[in-house]
Amino acid sequence: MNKIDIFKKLRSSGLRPTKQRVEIAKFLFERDKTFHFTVESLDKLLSKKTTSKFALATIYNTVHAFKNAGHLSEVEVRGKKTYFDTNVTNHHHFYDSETSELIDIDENEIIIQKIPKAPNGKKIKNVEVFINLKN
Amino acid sequence: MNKIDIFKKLRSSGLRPTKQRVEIAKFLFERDKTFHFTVESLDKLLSKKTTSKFALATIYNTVHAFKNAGHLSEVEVRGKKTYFDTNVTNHHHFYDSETSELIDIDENEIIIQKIPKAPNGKKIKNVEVFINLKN
DNA sequence: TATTTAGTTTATAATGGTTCTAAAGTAAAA
DNA sequence: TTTTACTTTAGAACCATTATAAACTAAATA
Ligand SMILES: [Mn+2]
Ligand SMILES: [Mn+2]
Ligand SMILES: [Zn+2]
Ligand SMILES: [Zn+2]
Repeated sequence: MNKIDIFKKLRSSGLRPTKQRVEIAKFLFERDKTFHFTVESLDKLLSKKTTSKFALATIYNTVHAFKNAGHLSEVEVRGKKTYFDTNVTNHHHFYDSETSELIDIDENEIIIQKIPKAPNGKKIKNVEVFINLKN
Repeated sequence: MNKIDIFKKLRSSGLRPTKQRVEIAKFLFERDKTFHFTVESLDKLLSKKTTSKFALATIYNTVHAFKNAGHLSEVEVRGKKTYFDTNVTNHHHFYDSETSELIDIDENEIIIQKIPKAPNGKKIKNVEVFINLKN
């Protein structure tokens, strides 16, 4: 992902390309594999990688803008912190509670043969499979 | 579930049968269908149902003791509050985000045909399927 | 039953992730 | 340039949850 794409990510999220936001966006989106993170872990990694400083509020605001624009998704993990995901396709997760790490499972790696029908007037929006790991 | 069973729930959770705990236990376990709740919702329902008063800390402590004893389970729901469940079997859920309501799906109502193998030296502990509903 | 001991309830404080605020700073528009 | 709108930041506020410790109660002991 080149610089123009980073600017597009920002613009399409309603964000001006400021120094902090460009660095956050590059850190999140200039990578090949999925990146799962919490705001705390992202903050630590950014501090290590760059010389800039980031107020926590800036990271929260930027990450939420990306999420609202569909450039990040949120993963439900047991615990206090919110986990984000650079993979915004429908997919599933392994979760290793030893290391608190998420591992992607592509949608087509799981096939569900039988599923109940949605109650009363409701429809199924999406199906999430979460596989807890042990040693 | 009769009084003796309620006492067993308490004793097996390491709890003496005090007035507050007996009322909480009866409220949670003397029912036919699954009950999903947060500490806040439980507190409100208890206040309506009984004349006793409950400190929030008592509800938290009692619910956690039941959970640690395996008499309640915790359900992962997007949001800030922790959801508990009187159904402690392996099962799945529908989630209606309109009403913030959980609906049980029995384990055998979902059949998974294909599942990836666990990474490196890990094993699968359990598989949770979460079906989000829409109108 | 009276006394002692261990556990419990409660109000309130502390904690921690997240969100809000408003002042100082910066990008874009005019 | 000058003006305007948006952004960053430190710190306060928020809120679910957990910790604290004093008053209370159940259970054990005598
Ligand atoms: Mn969570
Ligand atoms: Mn949750
Ligand atoms: Zn993922
Ligand atoms: Zn359930």
